[in-house]
Amino acid sequence: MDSAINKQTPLMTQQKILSATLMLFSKKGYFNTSVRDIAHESGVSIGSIYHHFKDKEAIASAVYSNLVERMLAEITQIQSKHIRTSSRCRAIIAFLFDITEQEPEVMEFMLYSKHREFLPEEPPVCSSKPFELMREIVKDGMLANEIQSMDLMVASSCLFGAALRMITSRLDGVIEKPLPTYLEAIWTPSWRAVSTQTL
Amino acid sequence: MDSAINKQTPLMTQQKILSATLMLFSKKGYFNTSVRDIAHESGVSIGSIYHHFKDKEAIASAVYSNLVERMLAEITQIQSKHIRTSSRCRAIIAFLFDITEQEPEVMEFMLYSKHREFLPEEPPVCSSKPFELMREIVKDGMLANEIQSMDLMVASSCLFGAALRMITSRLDGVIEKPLPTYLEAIWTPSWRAVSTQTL
DNA sequence: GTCTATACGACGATAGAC
DNA sequence: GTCTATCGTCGTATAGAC
Repeated sequence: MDSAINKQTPLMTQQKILSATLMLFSKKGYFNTSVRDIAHESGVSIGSIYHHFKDKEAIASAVYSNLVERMLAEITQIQSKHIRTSSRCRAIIAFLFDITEQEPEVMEFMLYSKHREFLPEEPPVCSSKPFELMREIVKDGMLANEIQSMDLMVASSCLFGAALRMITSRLDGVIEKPLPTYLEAIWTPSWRAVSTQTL
Repeated sequence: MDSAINKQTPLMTQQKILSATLMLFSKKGYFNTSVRDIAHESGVSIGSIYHHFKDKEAIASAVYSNLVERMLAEITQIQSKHIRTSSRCRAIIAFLFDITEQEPEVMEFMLYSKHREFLPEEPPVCSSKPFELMREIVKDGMLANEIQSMDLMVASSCLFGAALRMITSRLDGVIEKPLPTYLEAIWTPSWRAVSTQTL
C-alpha cells in the first residue's frame, strides 16, 4: 500500500499551520498568540513549525502575502468582468462585504490589524497591490470621465471609505445585520460623491 | 524654603507616565513597549509606576480614556459653536485633520490601534462617546432635512469615512502633504454624498 | 511616594532522537 | 519531516529599604 496516502505532504502541513495561524491572529491578535497556541490549534508540533518557517514573524508574513495574493486575484477578475468604473467599484465593495461575512478572519487580518507592529518590513496595507489596483481603477474612471477629476487618493478615499468603515464597524460588532444588506445604501451615496453625473 | 517646589506632586508623576506611554505606544505599539521602556522614557521608576497604576493594562486604559474625554470635549464645543450640520461636520473633519498633524500620537492611538487586543473590557472606538456624538450630529442633520434620510450608520460612514481613511493613510506615511491641504477636496464630495441638496 | 533588586512565569527558538 | 524536551531571555509584577 502506498504510504503517500497516510503521509502529510509538506504543503498540507504548511497549510494547516497557516490557516490555524490566521484564525488565532484574527481572534486574539499576533502578540496574544504564542507559537505553542499555533501548534495546538493546527495539530502540528512546535519543532515542525520551526522546520517550515524561520520564526513567528515569517508565519505572519506568509499568511499576509497569501491573503494579499488572493485579494489581488479577485479584484483583477472583477476588473476584467466589468467595463464601466461604476460597475467595477460596486462589485469590489460587494466582494469585500461578502468576504467579511463569510470569512471575517480574512478581512480582520487584511485591513484591521496593525501589521507594522509585527511585520516591520512590510509596507502598509494601503500600499499593497490590491489597494493599488483599486486606485488604478479609479484613475481609469477619471480618464473615462466617469469620475470627477481630483486627487487620486482623495477620490479613492471618498469612493471606498464608507464601505471600509462599514466593514470595520461590522467586525467590531457594532453593526448587527450582514453587510450585503447595506450594499445599495452604501453604494448610492459613495458613487454620488465622486461621479461626474448629478443623480 | 517651601519643599513643595522641588517635590513632584502625584498628578505630575502620573502625567509624565501617561504622556511617555502615549508616545511609546504610538511609536512601537502596546506589545512592543515594556514597562521598563515607560520607566526610562518618563524618568519615573518601575516601582513608582506600579504605585500609581495597577498594571500595564491600567496605564493603557488611562491613556485611552483621557484621549476619549479630550476628543469628546472638543467635538462638543464644535457642536455648540456651529448651527448647521454641514458646518459642524466640516469643522469636525478640520479638527481631526489638524490634530493628526499636530499630535499624530493622539490620532494614532485613538483610531488606529487595536484596543481589543490589550483592552478587552473597553468597547470598540466607534462606540465611544465622541463617535456617538458625531452620529448624534448626523441624526440631527437628518431631522433638519440637511441630510438625506437613511440608516444612521450608513450616513455617518459616508460622511466621515473618506476623512478617516485619509487620516490612516497619512499616519501610514502614504500621503506626503499635510491633511489640512485636502480639507476642501475631501469635504465637498463627502457632503455631496449625503446632502439633500444637489450640488 | 519613590526607588532598587529580584522573583516568577511565559515565550521564542533550538537540540537532537526518531 | 516530525516530534519532545529544554535552554535562555525578557517582561510583568512584587518586596522591601528609604
